[in-house]
Amino acid sequence: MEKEKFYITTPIYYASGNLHLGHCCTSVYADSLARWNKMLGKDVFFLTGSDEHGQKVAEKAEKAGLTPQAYCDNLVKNFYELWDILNVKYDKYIRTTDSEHVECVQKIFKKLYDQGDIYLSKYEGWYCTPCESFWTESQLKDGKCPDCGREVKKQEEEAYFFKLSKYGEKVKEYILSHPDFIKLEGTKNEMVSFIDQGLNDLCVSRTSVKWGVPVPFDTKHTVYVWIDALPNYISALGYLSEDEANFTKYWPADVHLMAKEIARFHIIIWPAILMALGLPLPNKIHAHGWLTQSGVKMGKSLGNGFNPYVLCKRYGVDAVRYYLLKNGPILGDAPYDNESFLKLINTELVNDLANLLSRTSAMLVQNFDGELPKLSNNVLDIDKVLTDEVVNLTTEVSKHMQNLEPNNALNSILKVVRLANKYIEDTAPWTLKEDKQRLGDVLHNLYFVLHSVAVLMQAFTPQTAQKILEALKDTNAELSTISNEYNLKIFGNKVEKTALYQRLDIAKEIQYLEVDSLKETDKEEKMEDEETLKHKPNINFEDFEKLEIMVGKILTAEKVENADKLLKFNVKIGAETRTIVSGVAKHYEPEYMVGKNVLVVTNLAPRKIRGIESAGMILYAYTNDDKEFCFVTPEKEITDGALVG
RNA sequence: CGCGGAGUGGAGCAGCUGGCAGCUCGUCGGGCUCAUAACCCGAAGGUCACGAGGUUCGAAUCCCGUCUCCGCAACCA
Repeated sequence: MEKEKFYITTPIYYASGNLHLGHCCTSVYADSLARWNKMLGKDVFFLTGSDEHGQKVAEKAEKAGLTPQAYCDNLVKNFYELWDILNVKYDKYIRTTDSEHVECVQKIFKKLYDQGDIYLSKYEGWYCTPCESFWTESQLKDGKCPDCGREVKKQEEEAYFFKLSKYGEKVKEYILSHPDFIKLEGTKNEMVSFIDQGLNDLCVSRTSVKWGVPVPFDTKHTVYVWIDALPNYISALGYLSEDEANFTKYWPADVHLMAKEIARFHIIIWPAILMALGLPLPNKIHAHGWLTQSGVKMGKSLGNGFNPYVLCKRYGVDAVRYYLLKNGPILGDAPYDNESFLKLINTELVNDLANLLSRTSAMLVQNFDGELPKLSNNVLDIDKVLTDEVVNLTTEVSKHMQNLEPNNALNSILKVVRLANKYIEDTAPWTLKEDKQRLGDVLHNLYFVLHSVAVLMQAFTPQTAQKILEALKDTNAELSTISNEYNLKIFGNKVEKTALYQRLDIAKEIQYLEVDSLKETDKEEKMEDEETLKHKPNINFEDFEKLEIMVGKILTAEKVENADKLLKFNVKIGAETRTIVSGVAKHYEPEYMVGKNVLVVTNLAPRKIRGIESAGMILYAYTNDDKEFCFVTPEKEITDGALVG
């Protein structure tokens, strides 16, 4: 009989920088599902990879003085390394720069073009000549190029478009008629309402971006991300290649796993492409939440992504895996902080699990010289309650994993671990020194709990599971061993007293993570930051002289209606008083600003903002991530109207 | 009237196909000594954002209204 297949994917991560703890969530999550389904005996195919094309990658490469390909090759090594450290065991790693992928993309593009789902048209945007870049209206910064700050002009670019509009309704129908397609109700609603707003055709090529897959029949174009990145899920299986065996076998995917910011691409665009190709849609798409820090998405750009390397190195891979799977954003967002991470490891992994192994193995060594005694047939109710829970655990875990909920699976496992600790309390083995048979039974049952827990935990924390099995001298780790029959059969294994994990000193570790470790990691981060620190082109003195900056005193400050970020000021500058609007409401209460001396650019052309004419600009200092922000004020009291230069 | 998500004991979350409000951490009290100051038991603590709103025998759970918070969008000289 043919084995049931299980095809699961993570997104292909963008190769423009190193990965952070958020990426680890998705990959470890997918890995646990892959491992579990393997344990169930399924023929599993687990795909991950990297998205390596596009403008951003090309820019990064240039800055690093490398060709884009070399840049990607280097970076992807880090990706491999991270997954290796985290024990993420994928079956295939796809790179969008792989020749098989490139060919597949070209064939797909051609096919869609030939059948009329891709057509040539014009794409209108803002063009920055020096940067050779197109920007959309919303990307522009102050109406200028967000990269170099120079003027942009409206320009048309020839581009290919995918007829997304043609498939919107069909995708919607599919979503509505397949309740299991999207795991979260909220995501589903959002997608449907997005479709209801009406879909535009999708621009799927660029002439301005050189680093990409050339459009096969029109090579001045490169294929834009949608048709390049998304089809990785089928190109990796050999779709449209000479060997489609994997494709036939594994497609459609059983689970596409990702974080919620790319839900729309996977739930609307990707199905539309598949429909156009006449292919079946994936069975399930799950867009999980974000790992957040006080409500902010964790990410490289915010500089707050906790370094997975540091965490793994100091606390072990499984501590990180355990945390991500148990407390991670499996459904909605989940907050991360070091203290809760350390606490979780201490209470569940150390106090509950490791300690259970420790006390059980210690008693086996003390009373039976470490040799697991045979189970007698004198089964008490209290034994049965425990072993029933254990035997039932496989079903529980299975149910949760079917629902893509490793957090709940771990919860069920932990419950049994706690029950076992209670079992020790209730049976009080230390009072049974005289009754060797009863003592033997109790310890045997505890051994069975540990065995079963270790077997199940292979899907979540493989190293820990392995260590427990080794400590138990237990070689059979099949799921089927979690049964009363197996419990009866095992004996004689020579157990050693084992300490799985050491307790963490939480205060000390927080100190380490939040102070000491930063010294080490900051080096890299800083280099990265310096690399991205952009200076504007030099100006000469005459340019500078054009500026007029003066000291002003804020007389009044108030919020601007219908604008979250704007404050309106009346600023006294010498004899005159001006109205100036600034986007600083997030940073300052209006009352606080009143009476402050500030620096004002006074010869800036007035501009209307939200209907208010703003005559000048107040100067502020801020970091890139906007985390630090202040206004600039003279070092001591000085008469307003004073010149700055 | 932009789109969407969320408001549940000190913290973090679950429950939301309606039926005595649950989990982990924390706090307080007790027990045990096999174990990594770990483990076990008990207690305190919530009018489930608000509306003496609607439906119902019964609502955290469904409906209506209000407020607040968070993303995205807009604004940010």
